[in-house]
Amino acid sequence: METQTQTARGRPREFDPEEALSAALTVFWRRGYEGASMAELTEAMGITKPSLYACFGNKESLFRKALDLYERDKLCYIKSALDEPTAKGVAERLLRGSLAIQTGTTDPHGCLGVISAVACATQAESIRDEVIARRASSDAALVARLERAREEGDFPDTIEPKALATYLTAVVQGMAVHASAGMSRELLEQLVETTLAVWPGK
Amino acid sequence: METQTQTARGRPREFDPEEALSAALTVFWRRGYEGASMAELTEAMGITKPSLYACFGNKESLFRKALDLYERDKLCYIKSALDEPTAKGVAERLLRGSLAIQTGTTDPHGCLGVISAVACATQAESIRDEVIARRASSDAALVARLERAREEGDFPDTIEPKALATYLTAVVQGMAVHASAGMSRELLEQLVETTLAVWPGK
DNA sequence: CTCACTATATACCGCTCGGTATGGAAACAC
DNA sequence: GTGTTTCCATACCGAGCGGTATATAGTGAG
Repeated sequence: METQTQTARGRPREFDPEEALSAALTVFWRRGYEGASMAELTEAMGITKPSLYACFGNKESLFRKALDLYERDKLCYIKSALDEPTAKGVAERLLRGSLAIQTGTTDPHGCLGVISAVACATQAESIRDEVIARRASSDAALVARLERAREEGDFPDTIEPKALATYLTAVVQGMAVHASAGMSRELLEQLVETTLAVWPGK
Repeated sequence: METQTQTARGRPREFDPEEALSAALTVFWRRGYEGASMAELTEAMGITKPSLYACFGNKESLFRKALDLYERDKLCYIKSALDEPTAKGVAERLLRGSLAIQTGTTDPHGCLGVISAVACATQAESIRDEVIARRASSDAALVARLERAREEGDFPDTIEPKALATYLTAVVQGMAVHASAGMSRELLEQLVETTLAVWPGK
C-alpha cells in the first residue's frame, strides 16, 4: 500500500524503497537477522527509524521483504538450473551458481539462508522456521527433478533421488559455511570441481 | 588456579566446576555464543552470576573453556579417525562420528563449531576467529593424512588432497546445517551412505 | 573464639536493543 | 492563501544485555 503510485496526497517520501531494501539485504546478509541492529540498518539504508517503520513495518517484516529480494535476485539460478538436461548438469549449475554468489566482490560471502537457519536457533524462531520452509519448496523441486533424472538413467538406480538431493544441498551448504569462514575463492572452486569429479552418472 | 586442590583457605565452593561447565556447553551448543544469555547460563549451571564470574571469568572465557570441553569430549573421534588405514576409512569415521554427535538424544543437534563460525560474524569476531583457528589445525591434519593416502594410492592422482579435504569437510558441515534445520536422522544417515557411495578410491 | 579469606545472594550499573511519541517541514487540493 | 496529509528528525520508552558492588554466610588457621 505504501509503494503504490496512486494520487500522492501529502509530502512524498525522499528515498527509493527498493534501494533502501537492497541496502537492508546487504546488512542482513553480512550480520544475520539478529546481528543486524536497527541502527546499522537505518544508517546503511540512509533513512531514519520512523521512515523505516512506516515503509517496511517492524524488523521481522523488513527481513521477510529482504528475503524476497534475495530469492528473486540471488537465487534465481536455482530454478533455471533445474532445466539442465542431465542430473550432473543440474548439480554443476547449482554448484557454480552458489559459488558465484558466495564469492562475489560486492556482496557479503556466505549464504543468507544458511546464516539465518543456523544462527536464529536462539530467538527469532519464526524467522528460522520461515527460512527453513522456503528452502523446503526448492528442495522438493530438486528431488522431483532428480527423480525424473533417475528414470532417464542419469545415475544408478541404487541411489535414491532424495538422498542425492540431500547430498547435493549438503555440499552447497558446506560451501557456504566455508565461504563464511573466509575460505579463498580458489579453494571453493576446487570444491566445486571435486564434487563434479566424484558425481555419480551423467 | 581455581580448580587446584591446594590447601583450601576460606569457604569452599558449593558446585562442581566440571558439571557447571558441561551445562554451559549445552546452552552454548543450543543457543550459540551470542544467543546464550548469562541469565540462561547461570540457571542451567545452577549457580549465580558472581560465582560464575569468579570461577570462569567473563562470558568469552567461559565459552573458550566450554569449547575445550567440546573438543575433548565430542571431537575426539576426529584424530582417531585419521588412524584408519585408507582414505575412505578416514572419511567414513569422520562422517559417522559427526552423525553420531549431531543426532544424539541428549545433546543439541548441529555442530557447535559451525554454529559459532557462522553466527558470530556479527560481533564477537574474536570468538569466530578462535573457532576458525581451532578448525584450521584439524583441517591441516586431515590434509596431511590425505596426502599420505594419495601416495599410498587410495585415490586417483588427479584429485588434490587439499581439495578432497575441503570437499569432505564441506559435506560434514553441510550435514551440520541440515541437522540444525531439523533434518531427520534417517535422512542424515542416507547422506553419509551417499557420500561413501560416491567416494573416489578406497 | 577471633581473624583472614572466599563463596554466595541481592541488588544494581551503564549500555544497547527494538520500537514509538512528538513536533516541525514539505507537498498536495482547494 | 488555508487545510490536510504525509514524511522526517529528535528524543524517548521499557526491556534485556554483560558485568559488578556490597553485604552476608561459611570455612580453615592461629
